[in-house]
Amino acid sequence: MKTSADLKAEILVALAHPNRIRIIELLCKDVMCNCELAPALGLEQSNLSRHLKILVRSGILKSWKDGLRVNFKVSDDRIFKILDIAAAIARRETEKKAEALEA
Amino acid sequence: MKTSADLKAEILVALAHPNRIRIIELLCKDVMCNCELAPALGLEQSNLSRHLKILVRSGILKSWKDGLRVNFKVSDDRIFKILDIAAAIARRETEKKAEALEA
DNA sequence: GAACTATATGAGCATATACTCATATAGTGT
DNA sequence: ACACTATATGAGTATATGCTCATATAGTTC
Repeated sequence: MKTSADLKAEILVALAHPNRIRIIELLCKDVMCNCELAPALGLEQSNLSRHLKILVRSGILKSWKDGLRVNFKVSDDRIFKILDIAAAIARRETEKKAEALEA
Repeated sequence: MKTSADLKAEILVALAHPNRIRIIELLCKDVMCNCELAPALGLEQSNLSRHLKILVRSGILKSWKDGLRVNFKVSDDRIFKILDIAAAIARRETEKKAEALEA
């Protein structure tokens, strides 16, 4: 039986990778397919395909076929809120370390 | 050079583990030390100590010594917002899978 | 200083993750 | 059917992570 912490962790594990974050940030404006994302991110096709699968399986992205292509979009805008908060905490931490070096 | 996605990922990687999420949720009410958290979570002392170190290093928790003990608290309440959003997305995903089984 | 309590860390192991190369599958257009 | 494009996946490898046991360190109390 999965606990509530397990379920939250599954979402966060899916989010917690630099390339997957970059994918999500590219998708903030547009719906895009694998073949558009790959060159934009400089990722190998098979690698990107696996990252996208992780994001779809967790529910972070939605996907649908359009002919040969598979399109992706972010399923819930609150994902961006998570990224914003993570950025804020990271920024605070970076500043704290910079101060520690000066002192 | 760390990119913005790298920095966000570091925070999210630190957050993305069931035991670390349980630690944070226990700390939502109280300041607690290692020796109080260990029995509450059923974790081995050395294991818990390492999880706490990851959370402090990332900036998610603050810690300070009090005699023999080290106390911990969550450094930024927005961490709980991240967990709430993750829970909401997980819940939606669980419901979607339940519907798929019925149909 | 000796005994005790709380925390940290080294070492070793098992498992998970990210990546690449090669190949398979699926859909399109001729 | 054939060639072409887009995506998915098997296999192998390197690295990272989480856990445990044992031990070290730090601070307290007598």
